[in-house]
Amino acid sequence: MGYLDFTGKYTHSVDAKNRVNIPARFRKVLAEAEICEVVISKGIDSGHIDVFPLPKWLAIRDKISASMQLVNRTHRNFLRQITQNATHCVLDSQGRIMLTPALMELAGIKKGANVEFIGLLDFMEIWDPDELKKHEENTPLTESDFEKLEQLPLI
Amino acid sequence: MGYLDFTGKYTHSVDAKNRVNIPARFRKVLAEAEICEVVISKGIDSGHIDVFPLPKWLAIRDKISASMQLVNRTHRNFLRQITQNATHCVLDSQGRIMLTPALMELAGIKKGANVEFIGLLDFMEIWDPDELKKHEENTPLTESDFEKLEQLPLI
DNA sequence: TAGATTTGTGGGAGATTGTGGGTAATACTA
DNA sequence: TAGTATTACCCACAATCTCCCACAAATCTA
Repeated sequence: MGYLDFTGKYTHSVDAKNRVNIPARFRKVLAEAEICEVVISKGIDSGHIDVFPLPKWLAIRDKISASMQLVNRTHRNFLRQITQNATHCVLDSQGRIMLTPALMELAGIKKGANVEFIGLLDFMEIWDPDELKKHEENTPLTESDFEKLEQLPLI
Repeated sequence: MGYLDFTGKYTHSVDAKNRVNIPARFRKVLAEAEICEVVISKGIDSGHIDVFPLPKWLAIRDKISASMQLVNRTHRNFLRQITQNATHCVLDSQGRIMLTPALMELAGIKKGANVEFIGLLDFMEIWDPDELKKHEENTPLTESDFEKLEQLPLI
């Protein structure tokens, strides 16, 4: 799965049936990895939907279920929050996926409106354009953020 | 059993005979794993019923009986809570299961009313909608919860 | 620049799903 | 044992969803 490489930002529209076309560039990446199924779920930041290629989702799922203890209430609540909005989607013959009303509501995405696809290397995000702008304005990376990031072996 | 992957939230109704349809998505997951029997039992949080696919239930049962110490009163109480309301259910030809009056009473689920199915990876929960809302409002994930979760190797 | 191919979007028909109810078999009760 | 209640197993049907086809706009290629 290390070869997935989603990059860039693309504008698409959600149709009357809650379908969105995955950008062709991203579809090619999926096709090369022979992936035709993704899992969409609530993004951690509000205002967007995460789109995980199936192998990435399975990796996340395995990590979660390995470390969850279901007698722990916090764990249970966390698990519910992750899973209840997660949905498996198989790309249709046009390369589209169907969003759920619940996720659209959570992300502020409206039927017939535009959305922004962002590639994040091995997964994607779908944003409502206004929410994305707002998010970028409200949470710029500060100097101290960079100092914290410096502690990770990043670039 | 690692391949079970119940995700999403679906609204269904309990009919006059205490039957609920298992959401089609979940039925497909069960069918692919060739499972047609589940065990329903009292959920740990109040207001819901747990639905374990048979293999998951057997795994839970084995874990419990291996580690329970019956001289320990907490263990005995926990065991009783799990077992006394646990019921084996075989899906009918429409993919429905029948809830027991006792479990419905415990979960606040009423005949003819709606329920919410939540997928939690390898099992499901059935909630009374009001109880679920109440639970979510009363026990939101806090910043300190996330800090604790951050220490787990999750995502 | 012109043709060919790919891409984005829309809509319609058939299959699936959720739900209700009826009947026969079984279990329970007095 | 007879009557009653409960359960299991069908069938039915409307609403919904999924899949497939179609076409226009955009992009690529020669």
